[in-house]
Parts: sequence; structure tokens; C-alpha cells
Amino acid sequence: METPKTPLSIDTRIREGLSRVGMVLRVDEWNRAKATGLNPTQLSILTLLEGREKDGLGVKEIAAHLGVSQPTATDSINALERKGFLAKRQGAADKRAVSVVLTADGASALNATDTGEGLAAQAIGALDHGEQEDLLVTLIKMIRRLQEADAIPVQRMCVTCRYFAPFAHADAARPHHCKFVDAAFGQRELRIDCRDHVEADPASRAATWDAFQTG
Amino acid sequence: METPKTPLSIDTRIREGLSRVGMVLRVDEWNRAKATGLNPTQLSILTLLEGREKDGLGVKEIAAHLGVSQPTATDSINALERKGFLAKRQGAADKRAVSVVLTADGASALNATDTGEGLAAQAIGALDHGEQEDLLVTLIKMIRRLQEADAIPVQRMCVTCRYFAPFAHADAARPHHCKFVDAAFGQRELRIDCRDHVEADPASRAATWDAFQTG
DNA sequence: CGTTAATATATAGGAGTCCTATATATTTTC
DNA sequence: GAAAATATATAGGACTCCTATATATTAACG
Repeated sequence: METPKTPLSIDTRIREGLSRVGMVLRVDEWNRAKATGLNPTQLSILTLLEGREKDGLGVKEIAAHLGVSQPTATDSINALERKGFLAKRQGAADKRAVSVVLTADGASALNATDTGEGLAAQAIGALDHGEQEDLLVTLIKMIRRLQEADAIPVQRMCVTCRYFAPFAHADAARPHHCKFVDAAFGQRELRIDCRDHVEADPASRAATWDAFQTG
Repeated sequence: METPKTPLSIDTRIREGLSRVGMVLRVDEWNRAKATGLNPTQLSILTLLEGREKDGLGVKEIAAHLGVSQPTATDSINALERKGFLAKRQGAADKRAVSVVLTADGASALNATDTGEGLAAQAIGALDHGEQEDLLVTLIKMIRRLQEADAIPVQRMCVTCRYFAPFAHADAARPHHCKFVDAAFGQRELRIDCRDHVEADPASRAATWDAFQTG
């Protein structure tokens, strides 16, 4: 009957929980990816490039999004280039730079991986609607904090978008408004990575966040 | 002005959010591990073995906890054995089996990695107390579901422990009771991986969960 | 009781991730 | 225009991670 060591803080236990769930996400990704001969890292890169077909992304940006070093990103990009799933174009203005874009093959490989079912979806499905919504909002809050702290690159979330008008409507089910598509939407529809995102300037971003939080 | 493709379900967006946060967890782990010459996978294994010094764990079990194949687990275990951070003992009853245990060196390497600060801790710190608590409970709910579905191995959580008496006290701050240490504790103290965990039988596990949920 | 099936782990082989350190080519800066 | 900063690539090495298969034991069953 040992007494437990230093009692763990709630931070630590949340991290433990996130890491368990994260493990399952990774397993799902292996299953998704296997069919197309990809692995989770490669799948992440293709996903990242989807919806950025205009400008592509630089090697450094990809590394930052993946949370790996730049040479590692080069490695994985090369692996995908060999497979013909993406292409490197020389940067227009800056000749040092490179612009990585999805090829047609890459896009179809991505579509071939059915994103539908998986263990993670099952776990999320075990939550009721309110919990799902709260979880989404909590994650958004965490991600935003990391973004504000420059710990991760800019995410294309509604809450930092210039087109986002939080709580613009009285309708409790669809309180928010997207000025880009000019439509109302609900908390449950909040995006983590919207292809139409345009970052708002810091001042209005802060104001938007404030309005979003105080609901 | 492209119209967005098929609108993503909330499942998908929660997965996106979890994966962003998971990326940060991984970066934190690299930073933690680097000092001791480890990598995140190795760190996970050592963490897993901590608090199981009596019986150790089998290769297969370690693989299941990590969500990797058995040969991969063998690889990583061998790497750690080379470094002297763990040892393999032959199984007592079953001579095929192996029991992997932490060595003293392994334990101190683990302690050397300061678990304190990191990006994830910062992101979690951005949440208020209520949100942290809700997040912890939500994660527990998800993990339990995965466990019940045999998608992940048994986790040593309070909610599946025979010593756990949910909402046994009137005190709102410390409603739960742990019959092992015979003490009251709060939602915020719920464990994800308790070394004193003993799995309850299915029937009482279900009853406990029910009591916990309807709290 | 002995053959067959199941289990726990290890090996083999190979692609790819991931790191640090450093080289190369271009901007940028003063 | 030289020095500092930036974007990417290379080199070298440890390790992760897979599938397929081999080995040793234990369990199952006719």
C-alpha cells in the first residue's frame, strides 16, 4: 500500500488523457493511410496542402504546421514528390523559396482515404451534443492561445478570421455569421481549418475574441 | 469565391482540433526527452512502466498501449535496453513471455525530464477551472468508451476502479471517495493512470459509471 | 497423449521519420 | 558592397514502423 507520489496536477492528467486519445487518432490515420501507401505524416502534409492550391506552402511552413524540424519536412516532402502526390514549384518573388502544391494524384489519394469511420469518431460519438460542442470550443480556445503565443503557426479558424461575426444573431442555434459566405451558423459549425480564412488584424481579432467569449 | 466542399461534421472538426493539440504535446515531449537522449516513444514506454514495477509489462501489452505493432514495440524496447533504462525478465509462469521493467537508471532518467512547463501546459492553463474540469471528464468519457469497445487496453482510471465510489459525499468540492486510500476527492483529481488501480468487475463497473454520469 | 492450433516474442528486410550540424543560394540590412 | 539573416538542401545516424515469417511454448482436443 504505497502512498501515491506527488499528486499529479490537473494539467498533467489532461495531458495524459489527450495523449491517450491522440494515440487513437494516430492509429486511425494509419488505417486511413495504408490503402494508399501513405503514412500518417504524409497524410497530414497532403491534408495541409488541400485547400491551399493557389499559393501552396513553403517547406518551413509545413515543418511548423507539423511540429518537426525543417530537414524532416524536406524528407517527407521528397518522399511524397517521389510518389507524385505533390510538386515543388520555385518561389515567384523569392528564388530561395519553394512552393509545395498538391498534384491531381495527391488530391485523389487524399479523397480515396475514407475519413468517415474510425475509433476517434466512435469516441467522439460517445459524447452528447452539448459535450461535443463544449469540447470543440475548448479546443479552439487552446489552439488560439498557442497561436497567440507564437507556439504554432496561424490556424485558419473562424475565431481569428476577418469574416467572422460572433453572436450576430438572436437565434441561439445559429448565433454566428460568416461574412464571406454571408450565412448564419452555429457553435457546432465553427471551423478549425477553413480554406476561405483571412486573418483579421490584431485589434479586431482581439475584439472578435472578446465578443465570442462573452457570448 | 469557391463554395466550401461538403461541410465537415463536428466529428471531423474535433479531430482536427485534437490533432493540433496533439502535435503540441509531441513537441513538448521532444523537448522533455532530448536532455536524456530519449525520444517521445521511448519516453512513453518508460512512463508506462513507471508504477508497474511489481509485475512489469509484456511486449504485447506495451505495443497495445502505444498503439503500434508488436515488432515495433520490440524495437523500441531493445533500444531502451541498450541504454540500460529497462530490463527484460523471463516470465515466471509462461516461458514464452517476457516481463519488461524499469531499471534504476530508467527511473532517474524519467525523473530528470521535468514534466512541468511546456506548450501544452500553457494551453491548458488558458482554460478556466470549470473548463479544465469539463475537459478532463470529457476525455475520461472518451477513453472509457474506447476501452469498453476493446479499442485500447485497460486504462487505470478511477472510473473503472473497484475502489472508486462516485458521489459518495455531499461536499460538492470533493464528492468522490477512494476506498483504497480512504479519502474524499474532487472531479479535478480524477486519475487517468493510477498505480493503485484495480479493475472492477463488469457489473459494478457499469453501476459505477452510471452513478458517476448521473452524478 | 500426442498432434494441431494458438500465443508470445524475435528476426529479417525495407521505407521513412526525425534529429543535429552544416552547406548553398538568395535576400536584406546597414 | 560586406555582413547578417533567411529558405532550403545535404550528410550522417539512430530509430520508428510496417509486413511477413521463424521460433519456442502453452493450450486444446480428439
